[in-house]
Amino acid sequence: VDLFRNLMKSSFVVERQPCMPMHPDRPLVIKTGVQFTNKVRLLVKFPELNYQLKIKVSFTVRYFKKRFNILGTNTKVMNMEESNNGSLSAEFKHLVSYRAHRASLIVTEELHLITFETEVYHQGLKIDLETHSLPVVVISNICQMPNAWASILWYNMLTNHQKNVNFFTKPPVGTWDQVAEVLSWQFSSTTKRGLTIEQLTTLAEKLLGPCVNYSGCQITWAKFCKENMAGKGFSFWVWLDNIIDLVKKYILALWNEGYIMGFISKERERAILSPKPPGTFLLRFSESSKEGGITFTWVEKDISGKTQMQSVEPYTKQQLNSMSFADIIMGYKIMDATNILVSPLVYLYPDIPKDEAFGKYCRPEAAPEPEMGGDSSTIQPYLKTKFICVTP
Amino acid sequence: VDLFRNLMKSSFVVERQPCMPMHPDRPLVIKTGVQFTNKVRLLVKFPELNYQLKIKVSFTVRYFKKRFNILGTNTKVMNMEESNNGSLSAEFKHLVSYRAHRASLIVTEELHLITFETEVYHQGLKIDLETHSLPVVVISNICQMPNAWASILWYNMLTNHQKNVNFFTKPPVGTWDQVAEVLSWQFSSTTKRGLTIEQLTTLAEKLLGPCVNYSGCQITWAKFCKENMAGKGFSFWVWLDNIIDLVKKYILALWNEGYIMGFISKERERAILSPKPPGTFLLRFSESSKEGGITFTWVEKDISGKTQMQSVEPYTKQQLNSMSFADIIMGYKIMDATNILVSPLVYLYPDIPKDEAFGKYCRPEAAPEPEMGGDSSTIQPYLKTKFICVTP
DNA sequence: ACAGTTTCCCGTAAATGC
DNA sequence: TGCATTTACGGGAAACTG
Repeated sequence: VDLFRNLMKSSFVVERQPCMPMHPDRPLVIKTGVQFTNKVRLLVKFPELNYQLKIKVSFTVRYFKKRFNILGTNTKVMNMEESNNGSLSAEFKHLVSYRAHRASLIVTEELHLITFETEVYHQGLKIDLETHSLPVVVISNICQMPNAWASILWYNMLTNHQKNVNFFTKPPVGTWDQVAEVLSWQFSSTTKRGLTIEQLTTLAEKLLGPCVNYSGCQITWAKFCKENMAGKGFSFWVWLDNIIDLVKKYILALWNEGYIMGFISKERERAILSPKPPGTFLLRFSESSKEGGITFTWVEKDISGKTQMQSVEPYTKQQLNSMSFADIIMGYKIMDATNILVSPLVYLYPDIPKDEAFGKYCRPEAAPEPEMGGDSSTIQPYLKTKFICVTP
Repeated sequence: VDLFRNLMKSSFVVERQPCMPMHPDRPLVIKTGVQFTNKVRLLVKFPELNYQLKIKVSFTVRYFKKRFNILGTNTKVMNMEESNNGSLSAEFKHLVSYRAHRASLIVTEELHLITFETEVYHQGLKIDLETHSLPVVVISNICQMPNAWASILWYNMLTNHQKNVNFFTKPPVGTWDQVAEVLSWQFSSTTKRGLTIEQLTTLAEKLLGPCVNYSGCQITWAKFCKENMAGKGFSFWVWLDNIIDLVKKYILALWNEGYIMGFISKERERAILSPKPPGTFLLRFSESSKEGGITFTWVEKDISGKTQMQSVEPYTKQQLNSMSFADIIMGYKIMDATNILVSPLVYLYPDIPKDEAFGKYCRPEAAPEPEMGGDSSTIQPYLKTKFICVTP
C-alpha cells in the first residue's frame, strides 16, 4: 500500500481560466472568487487502473482562521489524458470563499493545502490514495498579492517540505545569496532581463546596510517583508514589488533594452556621472515612493562651472498612464531665466544619444487631425497639443 | 376585494447597499450580480393586519430572453415599519443572474417587472394581493447603463402605464419640449446646474437640424438613442451621456460655476467671440469624441490683423485623469517662433480674467519637496516638474 | 477606535453565444 | 463570421469585524 502513497502527485498550476491570467507567474496564490485549476495526475500506468476514478478535493485548514467552500462540485472523475500515454488526470476549476475565524498568523502567512483523495482497487485490495498541493496562500483582494507572493517565495526558497503549513510561525532566515537569486528571478521570469551584480548590491545595501561582501549575510523574514524600512512607511518587498509592477506595466521595453539602471546608490550615481559630459543622464527608481516611481538624474555645470547632479521628482504610474516614460524623457525641458525651454538630457549613460535610445519608443509626431475645429474659413483645425514635463 | 388591489404599492429604490451607490440617480436599472433593494409597503393601516405577512417576490419575464434567479430567499416577512405609524413594509435585497434566450428586443429595451405577492385575511376573507415595480431594465455590464437609462427615461417621459413591458416594440415619439426637459434634468439632478436655453438649442439642432423653433418638433426613439448621428459612430444619447459623465467626474466644479458653455454651435461660437478682445476664450464639449471631450476656443489676431478662432484638440477623461482641466487651462502655452511660451488664454468669456475663474481650482504651487535627491552637498533636491500642455 | 481583512462593484478586456 | 451580450477579475474604496 505504501508503494502507492507517492504515486499520485499534484502538479499545481494556477491558470485563471478562461480569462487572460493576470498572474500566471504567481502560482500558489489563490484569490477568493477567482477560478483556479489544479491538475492531479496518477503517475503510474496500470492497464487495470484505466477506469474512471473519482477524485475528491478539499482544503485542509490548519489554523482555523478560514473555512473554505469550493464552489460547484468537489468531486471529479479522472479521464484518460490525451497527452500522457494512458496515465490518468483530472482538472479542478473552482472558486473558494470563506469566513474569518480567529488565528495567530496574518492571512498572507497562512498556508493551506488542497488535498485530493481517491480509492483504487488493485489486485482485490482497496487502496486509499491521497495527495496534496504545495502550500497555497488564499487572499481576498488583489492588494494582498504582494505579501502573499512573498510568503510563497520565502517558503520555497527555504524549505523542500511538501506540507509545512506551520512555516511562518517561526520563519527561518535566508542568506543574501538565496535572496539575491530570488530577486533577480522576479525580474528575469517576467521580463527579458534579470538583475545585475551592481543592482543586486544596491538592494543588498538597502536590506543589510553598507558592507564589503554580502555573501552569506542573513536576512530575516521580518526584514524582507514585515518591517518597514528605516524612515519609510513600507517594507522592502512591498517597495520592490511595486517597482516590478511598474517595470512590467509601464517601462518594459526600456527595461528589456537595459536602459534602466534602476537600483543605484546616490554615491555610485555621483561617481559614475561626474566624469561624464553635461547632459549625461541615467534612469533610476525612486527610493521613497511606495507605489513605485522612476526618475532621471543628469550632470550639469552650474554658473561657477561646478559639476552638479540633478534629478526630477519621480514619475509614478499615475503620470505614466497619460504619457509614456520615453515621451517624458524626450520632451523634458527646463525653463531658463529668459523663458526659453532647454532639454538637460543629452546622453543616456554611458554615451547613447537620447534620440537613438528613446526615439523609437516615442509616440509618433501628431498626424494631421481628421476632426476640424469648425468652419475652415475662419476657424482652424484643432491644434495638436502635447503634454510636456517642465521645470520652471 | 378590488378595494385592496391597489393598496399595496411598490416604491422602487436602487440603493446598492452597503457600498456607496454609484448610480443612486439611475433607479430602475438593475445589474446582474449587484445588490438592489425594493421596498414594498402596505399602504393601509388595519389593526388586524399588524401581523407578519409573507411577501413573495419574483420577476415577470415577458420576452423570455432571460430567466432570473433571485439569489437568497425570495420570500420575506413584512415588519412593522418604525417610521410609518403602524403600516407594514418589507425590504428585499437581492441579486439577479440569468441566462440568455432568444428575444426580439435588445437587452436594454427589454422591460421587466418585479412582482410581489401576499395574502391577507380580512373579516374572514382571504385576499390575494399583488403589486409590481415600474418596468426595470436588467443589464449585465455597466457599459450597458447608458442605453438602459435611456430606455427608462423614454418610458417614463412618454407613458404613465404601470406595466407596459411591450413599450419598445413600438416606442412612441417624443416632442422636443419633453426631451429638452429630460435632458436638462440629467444635468440638474446630478449637478448644481441644468441646461440653458442656448445649450438646449444647440442640442436640438444636433437632433433635428437647423430650425427656427424646435417647440413641438418630434423626436423618435431611434434618433434619440439607436441611430448613429450623421457621420459619427455613436448615437446622440451615448455622446451626451459620456459628456454628463465627464462633467460629473472631472469638471464638476467648473460646471457648477457656469464656466462651461459646453454646447454651442461653431457659428454661434464665432459670433460671440469675434467682437471680443484677443485672448477671450470659452469652453465647449467635443462633438466628435464618443467618450466625452472638452476643449477651449479662443480669439486671436493673425499676422495680418485678421480675427481668428483657435481650438485645441479636446481633452478626454484619460488626460484629465493626470491633470485637472483647470490646471490645463492655466498652464496651456503656445510655443512661438522664437521658442518662447505664451498663453493664448486671457479672459473666460465674456470677460472674467483667467486667474480669477480658475485659480482657485488649480493645484497649489509645488511645496518644497520633502524627499531629497541625495547628498545635499552636490546633488540637489528633486526638481519639481509640471506637466503642461503646449502646442508647438 | 482601529487595523487587518473582506466585500462591493466599476470598468476593461476577453470569452461566449447567436 | 460578426455583433450582441456575458463573464472574468483587477483595483479602488467602503464596509466589516474582532
